Amino acid sequence: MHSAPPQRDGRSAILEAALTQIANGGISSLRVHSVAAAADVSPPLVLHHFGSKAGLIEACDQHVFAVFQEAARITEAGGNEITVRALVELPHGGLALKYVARSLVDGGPVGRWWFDTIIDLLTASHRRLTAAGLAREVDDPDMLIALAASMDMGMLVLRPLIEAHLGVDLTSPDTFERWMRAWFDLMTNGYLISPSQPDDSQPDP
Amino acid sequence: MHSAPPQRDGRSAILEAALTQIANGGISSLRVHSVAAAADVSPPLVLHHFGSKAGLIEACDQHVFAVFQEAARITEAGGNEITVRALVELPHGGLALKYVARSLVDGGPVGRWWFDTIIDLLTASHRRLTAAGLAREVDDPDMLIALAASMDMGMLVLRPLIEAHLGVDLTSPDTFERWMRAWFDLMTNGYLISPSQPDDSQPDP
DNA sequence: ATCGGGGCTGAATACATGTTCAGTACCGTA
DNA sequence: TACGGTACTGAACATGTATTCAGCCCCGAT
Repeated sequence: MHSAPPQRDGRSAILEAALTQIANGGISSLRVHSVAAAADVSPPLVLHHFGSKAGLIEACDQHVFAVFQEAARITEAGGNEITVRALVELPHGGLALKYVARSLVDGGPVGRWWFDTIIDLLTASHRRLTAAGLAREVDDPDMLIALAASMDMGMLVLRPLIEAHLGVDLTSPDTFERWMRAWFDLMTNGYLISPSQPDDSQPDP
Repeated sequence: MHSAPPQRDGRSAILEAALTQIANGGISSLRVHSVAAAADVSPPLVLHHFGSKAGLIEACDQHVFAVFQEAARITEAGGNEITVRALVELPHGGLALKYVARSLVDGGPVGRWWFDTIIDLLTASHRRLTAAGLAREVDDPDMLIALAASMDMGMLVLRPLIEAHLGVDLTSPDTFERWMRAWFDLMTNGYLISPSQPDDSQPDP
C-alpha cells in the first residue's frame, strides 16, 4: 500500500478525465478546457504536463495499452486468453474497454492494435481447434474469422444500443455469462435448419 | 428525364458534400467551411439553404432516410427484405451505408432507426423461421438476435478495418456473395464440434 | 534564511468556426 | 423597362479552442 500516493495529483486527474472523455465521445469531442474542468484544474496545466493536446491523446493511448498489457499478463498467467472479464476488474478496465471501442471506429492506433490482436487470436484458435478436431473444416476460414471478429467487436462498438435494447449491462458477470452461453450455442449448434435450400427469407442488412 | 435538373445546383452540391463528410468522419468532424469548399461555394450559402449547421445535419439525415426508404420500396416490391445489395446500386447508396455506420456509433437518429429496424427484422424472421421449422429452438432468442445483429452491423461499422485486413471491397458483388455464403454456412452448420464440453480455449474479446 | 525548481494559475494571443449583414448578379414577370 | 425574388458572395462578427507567457506558491536543498 505504499507504492503510489493516492493518485490525487493533477496529472492523473487530468489523464483520467481525458480517458473518460475520449471513451465516451471519441477523440474528436475531446476539449482541453472540459478535461481541465473535469479534473478541476486550469487548462494550461494540461499542456504543462502533456505538452499539447496531441501529447495528451498519446498518453491516453499508452495508458490504455498498459491496461491491456496488464490484463493480458494476468490472463496469460492463468493459462487463458485475454477476456473482457479480466479487463473489467482492473482499474480503468471498463474505461479501457469503451476507449478501444471508440478507437476501433475512429481509426486510432489502439483500435488497430486491438483488431489485429483479435484477428490473430481467432486465427490461432481456428488452427488449433481444427487440428484438434474440435472445429469442422470450413470453406472460407478467412471470412468466417472476419464474421466472428465482427460479432465480438461489434458487440463492443454497438454496446450502448444493444444494452439499451436488452436492458442489461453486458459487463455484469451474469449477463456476460449469458452472452458467452449464447455465443457457444450459436457457434456449436448453429441456428438455421437446412431441409432443402435456403429460401428467400434470409435476414441480412 | 425532365423531373429534375442535372443536380448541379448549389443546394445538392452542398448536401452531397455534407453527406460525404459525415459518412467519412462523423458529425463531429463536419465543418461548414470545408463543406462549402468541397461544394465550391461560399460558407454563407450553406446557411442560406439550410438555415444552420444543425439544419444541414437534419437535411442529411432525412436524405439518407429517403434513400433507405427507396431501397426498402424496391426490395419489398421484389418480395425480399432490405439488403445491402439493393442499396449500393442506388444513387448515394454507398454513401448512405457509410452514413448509417457512423450514425450507429455516434448515436444519431438514423443509426437508432437502422438498429431498431434490423432488430425487428431479425425478430420477425426468427419467429417465422421457427414456426416453419426452419430454425431450431434456442435457449436465449433475445441474446442470439443481439449476436446476429452485432455480427451484421459490426461488419458495417468495422468495415474499413475488415476490408483492409481481407483486402477486398465488401460491397462488390462477388465479395458480398462470399460474405453471405460464410454467413449461411455459420448459421446453418455452426463451427465448433462439441465432443464432451467446451474447454478453456475459447476465443472471445 | 534563501535559493531554486516544479506544480499551478490568470490573462493574453492566435486561429478556427458558426453566423450575420449588406449588397450584387441573374431571372422571370407585370 | 421596371420590379421582385432568389441564388449567391465578401466582409465582418462573436464565440470557441489550443497555446503562450509571466508570475505565484510551496517545498526541499544549500
